[in-house]
Amino acid sequence: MVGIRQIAERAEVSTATVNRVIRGNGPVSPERRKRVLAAIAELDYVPNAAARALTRGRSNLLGLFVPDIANPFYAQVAKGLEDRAAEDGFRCVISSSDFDPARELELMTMYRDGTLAGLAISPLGSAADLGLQKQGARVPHVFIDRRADGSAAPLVGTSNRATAREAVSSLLEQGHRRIAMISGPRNFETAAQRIAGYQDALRRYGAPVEPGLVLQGYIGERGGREAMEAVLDQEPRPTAVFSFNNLLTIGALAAVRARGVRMPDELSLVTFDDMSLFAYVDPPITAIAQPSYDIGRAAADLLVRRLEGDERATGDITLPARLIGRGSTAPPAPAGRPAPAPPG
Amino acid sequence: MVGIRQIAERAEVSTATVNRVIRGNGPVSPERRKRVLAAIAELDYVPNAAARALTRGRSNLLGLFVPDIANPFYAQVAKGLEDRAAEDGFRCVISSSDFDPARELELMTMYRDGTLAGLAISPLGSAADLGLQKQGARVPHVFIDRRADGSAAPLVGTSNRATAREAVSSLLEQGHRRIAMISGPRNFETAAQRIAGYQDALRRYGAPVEPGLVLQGYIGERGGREAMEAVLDQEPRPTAVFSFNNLLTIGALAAVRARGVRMPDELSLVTFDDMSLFAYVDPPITAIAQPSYDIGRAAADLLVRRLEGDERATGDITLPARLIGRGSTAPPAPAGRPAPAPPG
DNA sequence: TTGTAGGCGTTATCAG
DNA sequence: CTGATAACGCCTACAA
Repeated sequence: MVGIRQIAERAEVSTATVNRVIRGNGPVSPERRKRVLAAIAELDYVPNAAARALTRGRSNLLGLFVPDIANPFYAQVAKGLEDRAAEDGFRCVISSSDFDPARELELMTMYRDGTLAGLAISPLGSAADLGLQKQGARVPHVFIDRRADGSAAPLVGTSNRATAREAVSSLLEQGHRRIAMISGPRNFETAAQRIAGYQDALRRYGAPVEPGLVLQGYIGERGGREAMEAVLDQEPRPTAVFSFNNLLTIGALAAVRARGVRMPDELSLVTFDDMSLFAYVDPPITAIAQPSYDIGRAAADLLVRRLEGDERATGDITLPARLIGRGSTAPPAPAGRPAPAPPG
Repeated sequence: MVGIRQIAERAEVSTATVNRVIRGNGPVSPERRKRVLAAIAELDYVPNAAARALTRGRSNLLGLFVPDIANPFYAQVAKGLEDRAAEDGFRCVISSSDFDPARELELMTMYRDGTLAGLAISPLGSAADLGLQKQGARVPHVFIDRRADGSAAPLVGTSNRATAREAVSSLLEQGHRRIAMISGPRNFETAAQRIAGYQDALRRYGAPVEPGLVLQGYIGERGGREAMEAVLDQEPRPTAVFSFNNLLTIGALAAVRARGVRMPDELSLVTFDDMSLFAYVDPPITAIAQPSYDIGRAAADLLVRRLEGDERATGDITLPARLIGRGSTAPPAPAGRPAPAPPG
């Protein structure tokens, strides 16, 4: 292995000088710098990351822990995170728990053993489980999308309630009255917020707010399928559905197909989270696109600034989402009268 | 920071003893072990990863470098990799280059500086660019899906040629004669193999093998869209298309929609790589599913075995893919005569 | 079965 | 501007 000493030897300088040219900080005479650079190139030297992390007290790796790496939402978050992190010399790595809390717990040891200098996480478990309590916090962390119970670290996410309200309002304006929601797990902060937005809209338009209209879907395609089956079994059947996220929607689509329900004639559908394929589904799915890239950037920004000593890098950040209208939403079949305008 | 010395102090033993109980190797009296364990629990001690990597000479991190983290193919590969790696105490991290060779190059420093103990990579660039030449190899690596030019490291992939042949044969058997292919970049080994399989099938059934029928799509939705537009402009227009991968297919779908071409009546489509949403597209897309989870497992197996000194962990591994028939393929419109049976 | 001590490669301090 | 040198936290001979 070629180390800093070999470089020093070959360039006929001390290791301190080699280090100065590598880090680009201290003063080095042009001539010596040249010799060092030459030696580095000739020997193809790369500083050892472990040794560096040990002396510096931290690595240069930022982690992104997500529940589902296949969700394109996180792919964009990752890209934003990487772009911003690179500006300050940090690298990013992603790990997925695949919705398995035990696996997520395992991943947390990378957080606790110093492998990571900072962590952006969309948590499954609680802060206590994950070792994210204030005292135990080894490295700075920020939450993406939802916060772990019991933590005070910053959250970067989107305007869940307002956007859910907007999406459901658009359904109401098209004349729907009986609107179901396929929700995510109740303990997800985002689920609570999206349910609140859904209810806001219903109330505003005087539509029924029945607990039975909110179905809980365990995150995953299967959960979405089961929830949609339950919706289709309801009497009277809702004419529209608002879905918690893209994964549940894929499952919901399976149920719709299996039952031979025609969209949007018999059922309208709006979902949180967009996917490029949604535009090509039959019918194209109306969806809410989150600013995922910017969420990633904002998270990295918070992390990097904290790592560089900026104590102010601490507040929550909420970025706006937008509704993309497509073919899966239309007025209900027996052309209902348009809904009354909202009061006020 | 609480280190091994604090534990030793509190448990009233030496650091060597602490180390023995942590690693679980050397002999330690039950009573002392108990004291050490208690101290570790009380102080919430986690060994520092950097220090450990430094003394042991390598980290316990395996990397997966992919061109596109949003592709569900890699999500499954990652899962397989993690499962197998965990069996031997290695963690996995993923990084994406987003099809940017410069970014990929950047990532390679994690490989060269020892951050990673092993690397599974689906390369964009050549072995020389990436620093994967035999001499320079700091860390064992395996290729996923395709090999970088100029490397001899093992490749874990699928039977590209045979499966492409099978997919195109199924088209020919339905009566198609003029079949286009939307290919990936020519310098991708996988593209060459899939083109070969496509040509195998055409020749076998005596269908036209014209260079103009193979369109090159720069990887990405846009490339797929442009390639499909070129296909649709051809005179006479092909009645079927074989697409290199899921990403290109999404773009191709956009072109089909934009032109108002009806599938499968006017055009049949088969693609390499499956996605769960393909089942809900209009029409559902016939696709080739790779054994992605197993590819990930096999890659990790190779890496882990090499890291543990098994010199035999070295050959290429080819896992079979399977064709999933869906609605995007059907006999050509003016019901052509069935193709002649293959000779022999 | 236990402890001491030296070293892993880099960084940073502190004289010169 | 330059060069010794002492950490960083853990691991592992080797000695007891």
